[in-house]
Amino acid sequence: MAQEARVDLETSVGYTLKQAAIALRGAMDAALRPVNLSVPQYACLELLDQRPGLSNAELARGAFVTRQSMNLVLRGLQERGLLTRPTTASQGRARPAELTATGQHLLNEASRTVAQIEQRMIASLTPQNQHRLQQDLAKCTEALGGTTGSKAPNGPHL
Amino acid sequence: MAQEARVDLETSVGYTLKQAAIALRGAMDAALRPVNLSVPQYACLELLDQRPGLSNAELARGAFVTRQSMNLVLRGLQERGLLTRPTTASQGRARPAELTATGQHLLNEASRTVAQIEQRMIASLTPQNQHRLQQDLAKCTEALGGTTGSKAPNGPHL
DNA sequence: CGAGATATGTCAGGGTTCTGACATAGACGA
DNA sequence: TCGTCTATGTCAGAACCCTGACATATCTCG
Repeated sequence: MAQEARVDLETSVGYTLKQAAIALRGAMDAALRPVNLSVPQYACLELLDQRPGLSNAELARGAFVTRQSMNLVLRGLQERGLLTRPTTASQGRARPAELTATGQHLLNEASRTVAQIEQRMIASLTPQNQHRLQQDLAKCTEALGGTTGSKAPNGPHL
Repeated sequence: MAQEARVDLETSVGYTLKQAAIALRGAMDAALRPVNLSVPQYACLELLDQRPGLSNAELARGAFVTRQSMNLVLRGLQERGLLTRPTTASQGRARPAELTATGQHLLNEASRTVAQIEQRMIASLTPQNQHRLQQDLAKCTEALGGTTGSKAPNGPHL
């Protein structure tokens, strides 16, 4: 046994993973600056586009931030007229958010830019390897109990 | 052409990448709490172990934080007696840091725990796929100009 | 030799996110 | 029915990290 009880930075998957995540974050940050969106703000809009009616807590989990942080994001976007939320909850406490036409337009622009970044990121990989990379990363997340587990600051399910 | 101008969260490499990075961060955070180390602190110690004599700025780049943040980390670790730095620079302004015996012992313990996490993370992958995952992530970083490029907050080379 | 470029360490300030806590709303089981 | 548990939204406070700026130390080139 004895699978090296130590980590070599040069070949460590974890270290390389962090490096890639940082690089991606930086690239998205730069790309979103022209449209005046932060990464969490973009993530919020993108989530709402693909799954309309998500609540604050659900968006928080999907964007990997706390409810409190997402709450601030939602307020900011709402003030800018990019999304709407009912002032009162029809059921429970959750207030489902939805994109406005303005928000939809802005998202379209931002999403196109971000998609280009992702394409650039994986351009040197074969389509097969692109897919495997995504699959393997998902396996890694699951192995760490990432989505359905404990910390991070995500709660259970989406 | 026209490689989908939009991103699907379920199959997006970028989204999955972020998810995995967050999960890893959370797992490391939890694992390092017993030894009273934050992730940046651990990263600093690990870097110093593998490349003794690194300066503050070099450590900052290696740990993906700014010089200012790493400066605080170094001070904290120095106060705890885990590393030493010459009070005066023998050349230039850089003051090379080195682990103390205490720091080395604590790092050994922490490193073992972190290595276990990394192992758990990639356990479901074949050794071949583990290696390819690391290689592909490195390609992604390079494609984004991650290490030698522009933002993030890394400067040139290490 | 001296001006400019690069890199380092550090101080000050601000912003973003998190942790902790509380009240409310629905689900479930004794 | 009522207590318990879970989930949500929100307020307050603190911690962390970054941006901006400045002085210093080398190196390079005219």
